[in-house]
Amino acid sequence: MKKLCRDFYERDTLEVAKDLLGKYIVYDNMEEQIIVKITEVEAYKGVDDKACHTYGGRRTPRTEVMWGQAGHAYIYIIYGMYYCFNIVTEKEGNPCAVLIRGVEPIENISKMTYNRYNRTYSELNRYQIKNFTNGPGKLCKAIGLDLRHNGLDLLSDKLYVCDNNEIVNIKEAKRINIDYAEEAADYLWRFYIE
DNA sequence: TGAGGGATGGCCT
DNA sequence: GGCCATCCCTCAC
Repeated sequence: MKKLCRDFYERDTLEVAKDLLGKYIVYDNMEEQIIVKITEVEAYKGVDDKACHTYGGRRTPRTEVMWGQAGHAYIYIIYGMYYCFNIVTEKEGNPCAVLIRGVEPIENISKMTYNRYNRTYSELNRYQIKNFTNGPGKLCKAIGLDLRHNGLDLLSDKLYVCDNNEIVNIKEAKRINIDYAEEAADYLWRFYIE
């Protein structure tokens, strides 16, 4: 598998979002590797996007990473209890990102079931399996991502994304839970596979 | 299988 | 002080 390079992330956010589908996120914490496949994403297109944290040019300690170089991890706390994992896109100074909304476990499922439920895979019920990593907060918990990883360069060896040359069938839809964003709430900037 | 509502705390004004 | 890029449990059906 080939690690994605800086050029991949420095493109138009909608293109990066779609191209991330089917790619593999690798998290290497020295002891073991966790690998997941990206199945659902949302694009947040910067200062003109009412749903984006940097809308209107907002630049705060939280959003600082988005203003930096593409290919870095933007991770923040949501609803006081969960984390969301985003990847910064576009040229530096154009603060956009792609939110990873859903993944599918590929390698080291046992570590992920432990992170998520403190159980082995065979101990999970059908509800837990169905809802394992199909949400931004859920996948962060399963992989083990939190604020320690905010700002991490995805060209590093700890956390990165790989191309496994998978062909995917891309579908599009409205983004979720951004009702406050007025007309931007209707943009079809959510992408998913199957 | 889906809707409804409570939990929960950092962030920003 | 209000908002929020969520999750999970409960309870009908």
